[in-house]
Amino acid sequence: MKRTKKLQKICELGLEAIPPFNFKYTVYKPSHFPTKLEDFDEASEAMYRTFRLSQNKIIGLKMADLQKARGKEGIIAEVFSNRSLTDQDLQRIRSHISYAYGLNEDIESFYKAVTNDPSIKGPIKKLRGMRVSCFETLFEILNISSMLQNTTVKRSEQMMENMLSSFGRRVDYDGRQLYVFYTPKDIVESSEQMLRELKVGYRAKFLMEIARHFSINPDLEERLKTMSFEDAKEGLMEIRGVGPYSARIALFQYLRRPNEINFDSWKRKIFSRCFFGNENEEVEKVEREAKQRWGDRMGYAGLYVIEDLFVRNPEMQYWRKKNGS
DNA sequence: AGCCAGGACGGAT
DNA sequence: ATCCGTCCTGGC
Repeated sequence: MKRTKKLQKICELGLEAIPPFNFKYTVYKPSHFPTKLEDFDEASEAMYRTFRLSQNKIIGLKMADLQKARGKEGIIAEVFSNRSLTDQDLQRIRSHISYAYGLNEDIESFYKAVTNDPSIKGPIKKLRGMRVSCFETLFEILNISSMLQNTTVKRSEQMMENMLSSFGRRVDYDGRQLYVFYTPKDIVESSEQMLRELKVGYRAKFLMEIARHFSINPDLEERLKTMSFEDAKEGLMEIRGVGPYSARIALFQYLRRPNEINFDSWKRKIFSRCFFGNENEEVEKVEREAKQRWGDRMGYAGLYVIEDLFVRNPEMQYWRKKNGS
């Protein structure tokens, strides 16, 4: 059993965003299933989030709205770690946060691109300044996608908790106990049989494949970032266990392509209702309508619709647990 | 108890 | 190119 690591506060970083910036709903997505990788404190509107700079250099962040602290739009991050950090480390932390939350993205161009659809006006008004968030690495987001595929959200949560408690690191900082995501190495050194015991089912083989792929190709992330959309999609699907569904999640979240969205079983129902007033329309019809309304921004528009729905109806979480992902 | 849903794959067509 | 059985588990 691995020990809990205590992290010490190192410093504070201020990061500005291109306005408009919505701190709360950029760092916190009500529609995402909760994991112990992060914890959003509603009362203080602070986001606690872990990640690592290397196998043994662990970071815990406490992020808040820069607007409140310094009157500028962006994020103020308290940095905690188990190691002392160099200037280069701090620079890497900055760029990670900035990329994960799209701080340098021009969100106005999205609003301009969808002005012809009145149905998106409400969500945009409510969530103005919200961006895609993906604090995960590519390896991590593909693990999450694998656990989302072919099951209900309730089971995905279970699998995630089992994997994190077995292979992740426990950390403790600023009064929070969280996990840090496991690495490809942690999984490769394990076995398919061990994964199966964590109730991930047939995914055990896929999770092992993905970990193996990343331990053999450590530069895969950086390579994919420089590729064209088509090449990146192809590159992702070369990994055994990664099909169109997982690739889309990686493309939208990690590679930040605004046109990607999976109309999986629960989203199909939501958008069917949103477009046609009933839950029963087929995926193809829903997808056509989304493309018609939102063109190559359909992923981003979908995000606004979904998050707005979850903000207005917190009980959506419970409805979705029973529905496939 | 039996059957189905939910992605990915691989083999058959 | 498209179709089908298989993998696994939980829910009906």
